[in-house]
Amino acid sequence: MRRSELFTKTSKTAPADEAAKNAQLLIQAGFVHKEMAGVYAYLPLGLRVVENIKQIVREEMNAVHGQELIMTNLQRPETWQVTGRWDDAVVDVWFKTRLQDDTELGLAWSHEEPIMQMMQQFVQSYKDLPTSVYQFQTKLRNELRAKSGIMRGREFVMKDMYSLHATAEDLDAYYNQVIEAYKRVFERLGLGGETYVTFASGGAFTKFSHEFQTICDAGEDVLYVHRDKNIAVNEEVLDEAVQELGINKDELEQVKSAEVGNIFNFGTDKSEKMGIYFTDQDGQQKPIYLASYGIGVTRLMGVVAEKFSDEHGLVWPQAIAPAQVYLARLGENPETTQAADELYADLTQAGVQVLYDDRDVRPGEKFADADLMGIPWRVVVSDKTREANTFELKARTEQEARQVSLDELQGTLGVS
RNA sequence: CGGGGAGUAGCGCAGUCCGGUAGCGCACCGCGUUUGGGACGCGGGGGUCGCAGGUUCAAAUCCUGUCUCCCCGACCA
Repeated sequence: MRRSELFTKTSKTAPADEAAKNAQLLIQAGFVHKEMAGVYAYLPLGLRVVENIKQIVREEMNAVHGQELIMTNLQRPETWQVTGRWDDAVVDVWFKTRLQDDTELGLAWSHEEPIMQMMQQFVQSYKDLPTSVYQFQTKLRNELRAKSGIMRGREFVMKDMYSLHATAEDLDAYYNQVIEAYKRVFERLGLGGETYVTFASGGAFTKFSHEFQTICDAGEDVLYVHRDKNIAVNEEVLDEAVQELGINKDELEQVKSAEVGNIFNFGTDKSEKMGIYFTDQDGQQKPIYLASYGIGVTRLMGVVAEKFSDEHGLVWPQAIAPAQVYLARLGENPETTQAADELYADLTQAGVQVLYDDRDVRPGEKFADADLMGIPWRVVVSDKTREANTFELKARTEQEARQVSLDELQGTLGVS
């Protein structure tokens, strides 16, 4: 992408109405636009990050045989009434609306009931189980208070997966597979070392549900971690869990964290409440075991922005960066321009995402933008580099740039 | 929903206490000089001061109501 064609602009100043670092940086760098409290639009660069995160999640969900679909944002009250969750006193984050004929509708804050109801059409026999479906959906939640930038919004993108099983044992086995898949997701996002599977409060049919919490000062949960034993306990269930695990409270370190993933074992609760059964091998009608698995996609983007930024701006891990290379052309010399154009074409051709700063602005502004946007590599093409037949290469995480040949440049960027 | 803070040009702010008809920086437009860490000069455009009432000869400024945003708390299947 050529910078001269990118409609977004960077700003020298952070927005006054944001205190959260993730929102300040993302707005300053032109990744997101704030529409209202807790509601953000994703602009071209921000959208690329979202899509990159989604792709990693998608690959890992596919690897555990999840099948992608998209449910609807408009939902029927009847679907939720059977489990009692249409009631505002039970679920307090509902947005509700009406059709022109006055029919009441709900706006999707979750999809457990709709998924179960839809799956009833396809699952009647033990032969149809197990099965697992997932989606990336915009969830709408009427939160009392939005906060922390994109980390806690009223509208956000979530990956939610649902697995259906004939037996508790089968569910447990799959549940554990998904835990491993989730670990791979966070590993690939560069959050592996800071993300813990934690013990937290859960539904009526599990002792504990599992939360995935990333240590992050901007988070809103409090965690007690034992780094050596790789144990983390949510404050909510500390006393209970400490007893259960047989560990000493004093060994645990208190940290703030953000919940980036959450999995629940519903057992047969939903199935029984909704009256959805399958016929087992023995000809008997039996309830379906259900588990759900969420990952907050846009929240993850916020967590990454918070954790990896520095005083110059964002610092994206390569796996999700909106571009791999920020190509800064210095000066307007036709020969230099041609050299930069050629490098841009070559790298793009080789599959490298390049943000090419072809604007006629001073070097300092280009460097500042490259830093603010957090692009992993900065490559400079100038009169000097052209005459020396080199390119200047600098990693976002390094202080010093180095002069490299085209071969070295391509090698570093993984291009043959 | 309780407590606190704030709404003035696209963005960041001053002006409000003490009423007199709106200003600065960035961004934007034109011309010129610049070009390795957010350049400079000259010229220019843009705001009925969140909204609605009220007081007054006169309101960004005082009064009342209301909406929105931020922070803390409560809440977070």
